[in-house]
Amino acid sequence: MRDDFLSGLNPEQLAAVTLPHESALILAGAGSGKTRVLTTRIAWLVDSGLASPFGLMAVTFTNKAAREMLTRLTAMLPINTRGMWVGTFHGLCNRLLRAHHRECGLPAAFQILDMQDQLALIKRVMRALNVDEERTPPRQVQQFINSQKESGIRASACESYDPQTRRYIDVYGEYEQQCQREGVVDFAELLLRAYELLSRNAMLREHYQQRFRHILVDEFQDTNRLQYQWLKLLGGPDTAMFVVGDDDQSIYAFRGANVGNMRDFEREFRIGKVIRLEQNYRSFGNILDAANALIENNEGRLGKQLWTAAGPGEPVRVFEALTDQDEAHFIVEEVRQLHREGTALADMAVLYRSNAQSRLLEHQLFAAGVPYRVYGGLRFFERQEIKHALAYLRLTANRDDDGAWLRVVNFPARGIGARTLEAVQVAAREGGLSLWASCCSRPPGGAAANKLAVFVRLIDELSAEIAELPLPEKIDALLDRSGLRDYYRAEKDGEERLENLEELVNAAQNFQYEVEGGTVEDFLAHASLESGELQAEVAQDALQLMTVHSAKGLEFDAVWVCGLEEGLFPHENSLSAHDGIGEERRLMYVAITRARKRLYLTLATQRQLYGQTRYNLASRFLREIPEPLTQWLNRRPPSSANHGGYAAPRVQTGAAVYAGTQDLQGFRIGQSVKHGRFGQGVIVAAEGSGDDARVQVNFPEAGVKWLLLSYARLEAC
DNA sequence: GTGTTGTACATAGGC
DNA sequence: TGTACAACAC
Repeated sequence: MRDDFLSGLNPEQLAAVTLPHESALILAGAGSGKTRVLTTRIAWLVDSGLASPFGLMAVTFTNKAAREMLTRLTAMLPINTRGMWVGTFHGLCNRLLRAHHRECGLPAAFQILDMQDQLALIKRVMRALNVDEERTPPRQVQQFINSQKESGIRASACESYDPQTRRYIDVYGEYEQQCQREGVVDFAELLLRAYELLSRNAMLREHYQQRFRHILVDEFQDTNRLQYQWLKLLGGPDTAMFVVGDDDQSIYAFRGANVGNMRDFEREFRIGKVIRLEQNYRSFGNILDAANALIENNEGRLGKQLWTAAGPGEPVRVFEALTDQDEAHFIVEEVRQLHREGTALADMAVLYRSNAQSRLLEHQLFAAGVPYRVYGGLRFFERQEIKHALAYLRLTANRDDDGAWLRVVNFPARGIGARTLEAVQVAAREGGLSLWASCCSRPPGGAAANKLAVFVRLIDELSAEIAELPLPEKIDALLDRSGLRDYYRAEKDGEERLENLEELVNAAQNFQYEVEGGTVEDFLAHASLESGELQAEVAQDALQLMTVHSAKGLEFDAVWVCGLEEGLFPHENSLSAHDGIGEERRLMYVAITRARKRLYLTLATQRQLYGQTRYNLASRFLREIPEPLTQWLNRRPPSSANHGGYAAPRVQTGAAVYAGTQDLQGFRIGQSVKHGRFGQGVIVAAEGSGDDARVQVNFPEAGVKWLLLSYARLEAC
C-alpha cells in the first residue's frame, strides 16, 4: 500500500515525503513535482499512523490548489477528506471565525466583502466623512487599509506624519466601525481577526497548537507578513511545519507577498538542511537552461538550478516583428501550423504581461477562425446579476448589511430615489444604526416612506417564506419574489444574465451536495471566497490566452511569450518599485518554465498602446538568454513594403525611441539631427508623410519642437 | 428613472 | 483606443 504512492519518487522527493517529525523547508523548482510531494507527504503521514487526518492542516493559496490536493488525497487514501483542514488561508480563517464568532466579536451570520464591496463601503464612509474623492482616491485608501491590516495594524495604532496619511487613518477608523456595525469583514480582516483571536486567547491557541501536529504550507513565497505570523501562532512546540516554496517564482510582492518569509522561516525554525527539488519533469533542456540563465541575474536568491533527464529539445525561437499586428499574425500562423501537425489547441498558450495585449490577438484569432479562450476577466460571482441575487439572500441572513441593502433597495426599480436614500443614510448615521434599522425605527416622511415600507415588508415576507426551504429553492423563490427574474426577462439583452441566475440555483444545488449541512451563511462565504471560474470547462479545444501571472502553476506543450519589449516586459511601472526588475525577471522565469516542448519569444518594435504608437527597445530579458539556446527566426525585421497606405506613426514625447523604417526623407526616429537655430537634438516623433511630414525634435537647449521637414533644414549628425 | 453624453483612466490579481 | 462610471438631459 505504502509502496504504491512512494514508488516513482526521486531521492529528494522521497526524502521530503518521509521526513521525520520536524520542521522543514522544501525549495521546489518549477515542474519539480511539488504538489505531488505535498499530497504524498500527507498521505504518508496518515497511512503510517503518524498523523490523524484531523490532526494536520494544509494551507494553499488558491481554491483550485486546495481542491486538487483533496482530490489527490481521496485517490490515495481510503478516508473521507471532508472535515479535514485543507484550504486557503482565507477559507481556514473563515472557518476559525465561524466557529468562534462570539470570542472575536462577530455576529454568527457575518458576511464577507469582496474587493468591490469593500471599495463601495469605503466610498460610502468617505462621503459620510466629507472626504474629497479627488484628493483622496478611494482606491488608494483601500490599498492603505489593506496594507495596514496585512501589517497587523489597526486604525488606532496607525501613525501619521502628514495630513494625507491622517485622512487615510480617519477613513480607516470609521471604516472599521462601519464594518462592525454592519457585521461584515473584508479579506484582510479574516486574517487579522483570526490572528488576534489566537494571540489573545491562550486557551484557544493551545487547543489548536496541540491539535495540529503537522502544518503544511504550499507556495510559501507568496505569504505576507500576517499570514506568516498566523502560522507561527498556530504552530506549537510540537508542530512540524512543512513549508514548500520557490523564491524564484515570487511574483506577488505588489500585493504584499514577502519572499523574506522564506529566509525568516529558515532561521526561526532552525532548518538545518533545506531540501531542494531541482529535477524538472516538464521541459526540455534548452528551455530550462534559458530559465536558469535568466534568473541568475537576480540577487539574493536562495539558489537552485533546474535540470532534466530529457534531452535539450528544440531551440528557443525568437521572432522580432515590425508591428504588434505582425506579431499577432505570426503567432496565429504558428498556432495553426502546430495545430495542423497534431498539437491540440488546448496544449498551447499565448502569455502576455498585461491584459491590454489580448485584444489584438483575439481580433486576429477570431478573423482566422481559431478557437481561443481568454482567462481572467469577470468571474461568476462578480457579475452584477449574481451580486444582486446574493444581496437579497444576504439581507435575509443579516438585515444590517448596508451594502446589500443599498444594492437592492431600488433594484428592480421601486421608486426609491437618490433623495430618499440620502435621507435614510443621514438618519442612520445620526442614530448610529444600520440603514435597515434606521428606516424601521425612524422612517422618513412623505411618499417615499410607503415605498420603503413595501421593501421592508418584501424582505420580511421573503425571509419567512424561504426559511424552511432547501438552499437551491430559497434562491429560486427569491429570484421570483424580488422581481429579478422578471426584470432580466424584460431586458432586451438580459438572456445571458437570466441564464447566469439559473446557474446560481445550480451552484447552490452543487454546494449542498458537496457541503453537508451547509447553511446560507456557508454558501455566502463560499460565494465570496470562491469568486472563481465556476462554469464547467468548455469542452471545445481552444488556444489559451492569459497573463503570465495567471499562467503560474500551469504547463503547455507550446508557449508564446509576447511583447518582450522594454516598458512592457519588464513593465515601465516596475522600474521605480523596490526590486521591481527582480520581480519582473521572476515573472519572465515563470513564463519560460510553462513550456514543455516549444517556446517562442516575440516582440514588436512598434506597438499601439492606448491609441498611440510606441517604439520600444527589445527587452533586456532577451539579452539575458544565451545565444546558443536560441534561434532567431528573422534576425533583421522584414523591410517589406507590404504595409501599403500605412498611417504615419504618431509618437508621444518621451516614448522609448526606436529606429523605425518609415520614410521620413532619410531621417528616422531616434536619430540625432542639427538645426540652424536650435542646435543639436534627437527626433522623438514623426507625423504625416510626403510634403506634410513633420518630426518632433527634442533640443536640449531649445526644448521640444515640431518641424516641417520640407522647411526646416535638418542635418543628420 | 432611464438613456445619453462626456470625461478620466489604463500592471499584474489570489482570497 | 476602448471602457467604465458619473453627470446630465429628457
